[in-house]
Amino acid sequence: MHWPTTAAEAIAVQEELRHQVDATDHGPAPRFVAGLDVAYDGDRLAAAVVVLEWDGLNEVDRAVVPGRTTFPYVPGLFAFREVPALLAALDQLTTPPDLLVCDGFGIAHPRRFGLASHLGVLTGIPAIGVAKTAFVGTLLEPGTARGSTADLVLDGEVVGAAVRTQHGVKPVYVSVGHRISLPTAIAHVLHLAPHYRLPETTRAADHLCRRALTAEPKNG
DNA sequence: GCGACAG
DNA sequence: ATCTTGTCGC
Repeated sequence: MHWPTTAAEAIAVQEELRHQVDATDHGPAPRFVAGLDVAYDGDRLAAAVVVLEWDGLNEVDRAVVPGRTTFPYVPGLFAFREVPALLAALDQLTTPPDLLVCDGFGIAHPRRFGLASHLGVLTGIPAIGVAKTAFVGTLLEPGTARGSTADLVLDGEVVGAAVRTQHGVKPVYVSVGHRISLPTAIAHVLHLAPHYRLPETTRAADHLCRRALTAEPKNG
């Protein structure tokens, strides 16, 4: 299938691929966990993937690829802006991750196919979506303690959870991307966020793509 | 109809 | 996403 260039084509792709999403667990806890993020400067972008070891959260691999924007930011079609560059970055890795932690949503999406689901289905790797703000659905406020959660409901269906990763901080919004269950996704996010609001995977990828972008030549 | 709307 | 200083708190 060729990469869509219009909103109508992109929506058609989502409608076709959404049925491949698997919201059940596969295997034990992952050993290598990847954080993925993209930074922008006008038309330029840098996509980064950082791989951390589950035990200790130490970095074992990283990749950054420069690129250019090929799709505008449209709520609901966010994946079409970031997926090509992120797949290219994943290809550069020496250590293949067995879990992807993405910036954005998985099935907490108007068509149940956000960025994390898209990357998960295209790679076959279990994927989780971790967003910093809500996009769709209604939710209740989780308790103030670390580990507290509240359902994120869309059309009467639980599509994710607001998760308090640290005492008193704003919650993050976790949803299933692919090949994982929501309870497991929540547990994984809490494991990956022992000190800060955001998972270490997200923080590492964010720092990397941001630094790579400002380090690149003005015309790269 | 109007506003809100992952990054 | 990005534009952006100082400031409060551990």
